[in-house]
Amino acid sequence: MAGTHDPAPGPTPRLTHAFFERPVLEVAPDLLGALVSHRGVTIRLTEVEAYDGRNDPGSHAYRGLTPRTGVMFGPPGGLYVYLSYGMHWCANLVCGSEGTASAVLMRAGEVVGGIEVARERRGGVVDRDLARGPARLGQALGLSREQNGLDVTAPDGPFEVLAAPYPAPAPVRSGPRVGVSGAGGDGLQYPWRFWLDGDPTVSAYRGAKPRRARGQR
DNA sequence: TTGACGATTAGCT
DNA sequence: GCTAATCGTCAAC
Repeated sequence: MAGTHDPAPGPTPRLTHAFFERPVLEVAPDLLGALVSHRGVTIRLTEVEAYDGRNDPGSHAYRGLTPRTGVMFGPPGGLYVYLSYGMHWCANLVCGSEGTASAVLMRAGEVVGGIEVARERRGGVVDRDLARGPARLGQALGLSREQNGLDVTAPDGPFEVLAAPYPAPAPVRSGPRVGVSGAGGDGLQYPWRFWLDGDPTVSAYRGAKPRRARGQR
């Protein structure tokens, strides 16, 4: 296939505790182009979303500390994995100082390593769709509840996050988040989604779901 | 204990 | 474009 993005010429360093300890709005755009690697698959991030714990109605941590959100309140560099809609595993990287409960959702990326493993996990979809969308990305990486709470800055940890091997080839853009109730519906706007402009693996924008009440009709 | 909902995706009209 | 699938989490009773 056309190699629009050649692999890094050499190894890149694993991102550190200090990297993730900064404010989430600084960390999120810096994660674009970074490489995440787990169980034989490496993905270059092309789209992320920031969530600001307590101040953010769209965040799982908005209502405070619960058994599920405990990882978000922990130290930066933690991996917060949650189940969406009862069937999809999605992953966040905890940011900011401990207790802030802010995190960056990894929304989409391009598989740059272990593509055959990713194809097997994703069931033969076209390569562009291997990690286009948060749940697809999680599936391509082979994530599940077991990875919740991992420290991605641990030198020998199973989940790696490596610095971008080269400057982003496309400009970083930002805009409203996807599918978050409250981000638009009630007038609140958070331009906290970041992506690489024009990248084919970036998911299509959709506003918050206007679902009508179920069990009614 | 119960009921409602969700940071989604796939499939059908 | 619209809806079902599917189950963990959380708030309320």
